[in-house]
Amino acid sequence: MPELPEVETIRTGLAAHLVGRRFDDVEPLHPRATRRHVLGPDDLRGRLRGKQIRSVDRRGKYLWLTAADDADEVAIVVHLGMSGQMLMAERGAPDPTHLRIRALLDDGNELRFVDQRTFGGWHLDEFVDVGPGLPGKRAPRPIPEPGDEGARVEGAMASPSQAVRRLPESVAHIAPDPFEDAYDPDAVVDLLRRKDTEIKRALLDQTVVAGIGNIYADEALWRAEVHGRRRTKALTRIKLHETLFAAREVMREAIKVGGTSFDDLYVNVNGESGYFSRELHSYGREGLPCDRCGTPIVREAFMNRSSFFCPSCQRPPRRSPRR
DNA sequence: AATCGACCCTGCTCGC
DNA sequence: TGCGAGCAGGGTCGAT
Repeated sequence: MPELPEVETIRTGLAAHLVGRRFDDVEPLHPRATRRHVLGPDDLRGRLRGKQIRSVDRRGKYLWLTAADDADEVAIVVHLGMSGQMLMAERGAPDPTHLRIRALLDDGNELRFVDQRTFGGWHLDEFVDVGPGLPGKRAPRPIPEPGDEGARVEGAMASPSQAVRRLPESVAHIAPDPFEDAYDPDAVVDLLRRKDTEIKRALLDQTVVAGIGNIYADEALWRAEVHGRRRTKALTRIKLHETLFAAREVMREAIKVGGTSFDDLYVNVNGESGYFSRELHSYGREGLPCDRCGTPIVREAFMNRSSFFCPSCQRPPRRSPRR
């Protein structure tokens, strides 16, 4: 399941293969894969043809390629949904099932978007400048000066961590992820203390902190010894910091080993699996002993999916609504 | 206004 | 062997 560590693994692989390449052609093969591009698949194809890929970036689970020619620059925003893959292949290699978009590159290779469940897709987007901190605080647009290359706000910001970040417009509504300079755990803790919701819901809310999905939420909560149904405002500031720190650390470790693969739905750009599944402590371990205390891990329905936790290390709140 | 649950979508596994 | 139910789940949207 592509959460931040899986998307980062893919981003690294794509950057190595794609930066500097040009699109000979881009073929949308399934309408759902480009449904978020409102101008339609033909527009996407026409606008990308001939453009050069300048960089591959990410915030949370969103990935984008910056593609440009002399006249035009555009973000190709990619969301993998649940089962999306970005795969490199030699041109003419057999098409995989669920091939949704094929991009022909000028070095004779192909970039393929493969997606079994078609929750993901590509769309083109413009860039906006976003201020530091949580969404909603958009920086004023810099006045473009003739010959001003970078279009950055200089001097207005106190430190590099306060810098304006240039993001595709459709990505600007989500919060910084824990690996960005703009990530501010104090601000996230403040927000969590103001919110009236459960901690797991909040961790999954991409406008609070980006990149955490069901697997890494459960792992972070297990590490921090917090039950996911605890109310955020009832947790101490220290506990909230511990939980956020645990989330960052578990994702950092997962990135090191190429992410979490349960099956071939998540693989890197070369089709290889990640190895973090063998280091999971709670997710998917129903009935197995907790690695800390030996109590069997419990699975519980939550938001149309599952939560896994140790009922001993992670005490449920007193009146936890069960279903 | 913030919160919460339903829904989208496909393929695979499981139980009968 | 066939078949339907259940499940995987990130993001969006409507209801409250």
